[in-house]
Amino acid sequence: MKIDTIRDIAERAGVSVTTVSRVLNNRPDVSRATQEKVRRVMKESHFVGNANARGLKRADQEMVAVIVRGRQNPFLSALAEEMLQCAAPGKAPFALEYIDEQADEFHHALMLTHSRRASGLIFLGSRIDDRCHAIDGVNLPMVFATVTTQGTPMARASSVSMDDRAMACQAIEALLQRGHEKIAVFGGDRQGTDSLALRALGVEDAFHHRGMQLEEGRYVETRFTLSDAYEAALSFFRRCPDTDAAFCMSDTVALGVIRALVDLGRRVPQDVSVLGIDGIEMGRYSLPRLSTVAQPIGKIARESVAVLTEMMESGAHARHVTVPASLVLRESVREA
Amino acid sequence: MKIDTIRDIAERAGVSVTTVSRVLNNRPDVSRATQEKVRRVMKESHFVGNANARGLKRADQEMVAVIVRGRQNPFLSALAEEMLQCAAPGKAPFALEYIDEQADEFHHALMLTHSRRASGLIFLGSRIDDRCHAIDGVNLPMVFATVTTQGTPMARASSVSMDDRAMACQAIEALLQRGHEKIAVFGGDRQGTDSLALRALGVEDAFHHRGMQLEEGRYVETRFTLSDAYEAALSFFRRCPDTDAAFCMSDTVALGVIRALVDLGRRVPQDVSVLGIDGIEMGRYSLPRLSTVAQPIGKIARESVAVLTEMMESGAHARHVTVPASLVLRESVREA
DNA sequence: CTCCTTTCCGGTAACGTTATCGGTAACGTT
DNA sequence: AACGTTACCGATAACGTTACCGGAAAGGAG
Repeated sequence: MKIDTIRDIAERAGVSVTTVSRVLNNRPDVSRATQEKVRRVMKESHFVGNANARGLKRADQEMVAVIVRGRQNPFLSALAEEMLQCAAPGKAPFALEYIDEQADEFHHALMLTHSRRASGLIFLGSRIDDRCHAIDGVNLPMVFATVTTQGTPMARASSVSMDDRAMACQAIEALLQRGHEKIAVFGGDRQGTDSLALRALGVEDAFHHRGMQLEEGRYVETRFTLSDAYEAALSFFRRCPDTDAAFCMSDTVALGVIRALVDLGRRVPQDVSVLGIDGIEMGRYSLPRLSTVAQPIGKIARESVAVLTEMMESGAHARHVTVPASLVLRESVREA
Repeated sequence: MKIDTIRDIAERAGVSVTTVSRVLNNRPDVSRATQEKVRRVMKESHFVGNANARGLKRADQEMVAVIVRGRQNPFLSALAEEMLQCAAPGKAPFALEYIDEQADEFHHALMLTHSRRASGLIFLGSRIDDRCHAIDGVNLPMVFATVTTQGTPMARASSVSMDDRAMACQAIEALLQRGHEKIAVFGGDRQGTDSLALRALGVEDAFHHRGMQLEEGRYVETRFTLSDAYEAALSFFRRCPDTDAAFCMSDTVALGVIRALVDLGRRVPQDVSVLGIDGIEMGRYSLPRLSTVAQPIGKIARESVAVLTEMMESGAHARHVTVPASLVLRESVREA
């Protein structure tokens, strides 16, 4: 099946290809009459321009790619959507790309966006590891959201993030303040310098302030999925039944932990308090309603786009922005 | 900032552009030595080909687009991911595109995929309305998943779906069988011929079989979000407190309804049973665990890709496939 | 009437890649 | 020695679009 080109349209409308192109791009220098004629022919022929050809010719089309690390992560999905809202009407269109959290798709996705000649890149995901070092040699304005690149080999890229360390510290302090002492932490790999590692440091800060320390056995590593968190919590709480609070480095994990606790016959929050991070919508409707350290999704999105635009337009250097998070206490943490 | 082209690489490696292109596409007719030389230069220069130029030249690249209607829909997200898994290693790459459920983005997304010269399209979403009629004139192999196009103006497109009418009927029968009589239904617009309308018919079927009828006031229209479902349920159950069961046409809605019931002091399932549709992962970990009519995500994905492939390769006509769903009874529905 | 704008339109050369065709060298085969 | 075969490689023409330049026609100012 042959698809029409502007040449076909031009012929059918009795004008030149240039004119068709002009109409296609709503340029002013086409008379009312020709414009309507061309449009009519285009509509009749169900004409759709060739994005590849256009992209080849116009290098300045200002497309920015958003790579989301973690396919089923409601927090990142919500954030990604918020980013799309930031796309000003006449401005750069966004292309979304989801990659797996574990697999080595980052490099692949990066090459893809680069090969499409994107003029900017936003990365969403709390984890950065060696796989992300692939940005070397890709000279593109880049912003990492929800994780800082400060002090990493990737500092060439800007970043917009919370103060993860302070956030985690504040969270633990809230639990300590409510009389919890046997606190478990459900997080990820503590290696590296990403959000998860910083939060682990923040946890220690809080304990140190009180001259205490997180017991080693109470740090539980888990992937950030419901099923993994559930299983991890099940086996942990069987092992350490005296634990009376859990701080989870993601709301999804927190929800899995709550379910496991209930299955073990423990009540939340009467027996065990559970505190998450992210502020996903589900946390407002879960049983019990989830207490969490809410990240300001809108602000992160706007700030990321702003920083990227700045880099793209004025070639500015990388900046590292910190936005404030807020502790939201709901039902899953007991009263003081 | 200038980006290298194969011409630059060719010059630097002392070969012709043709040879570079050959290396880029792993063609056999390049000597070991030249191949390595070119590859080395490409690596050193951090060369990335121009996808636009390639796409322009090669019309046969077999790219298929997946349009998902509903941005924050965990069921559709899971289904979309499953689709990507179906992408055979050497076969067509998939491009994902999320559109809003309400807004008129469908036409826009369709044009986008068409302009990129996709060779096939999969649409994910239970709702089809006038906005989708835009497929007229777009002569592309298409498959609608989770909704049937049989008997609609869009029957040119294939579809893979459950038997929505039977599903809903089975769901209501399960509730009736457990002694529920005052059943509320939380669904969407009953107009049209999409999944939601079919499910509404299925509900009536079940009542008719018993010589009963769904009371008009007990059909609650709501958008399929947690917040809307919550609000709708809150006001409905205040109005009809004698209702003892709710059938929700999406798990997300069911979760919102449960939260509303608890806030009204009703216990689930002791006072009110709640039954959903979809089979999202959250339903396995919620409190109480959600009973649901589970759709076979893997099967839908595989079947959709298979039908599309068939249409693309052999130019086959549209087919309408029905896959079986299964009732999963968990905690949110009381025992018989 | 001339000259100068303004408005509108068309011809042509790119953009970066791949397909096609053709050519050269090296090696067997008779 | 002549020929066919194989393995490599290069020049060139597309692909569909837009940028650039130039030109015709119409109107306004002097």
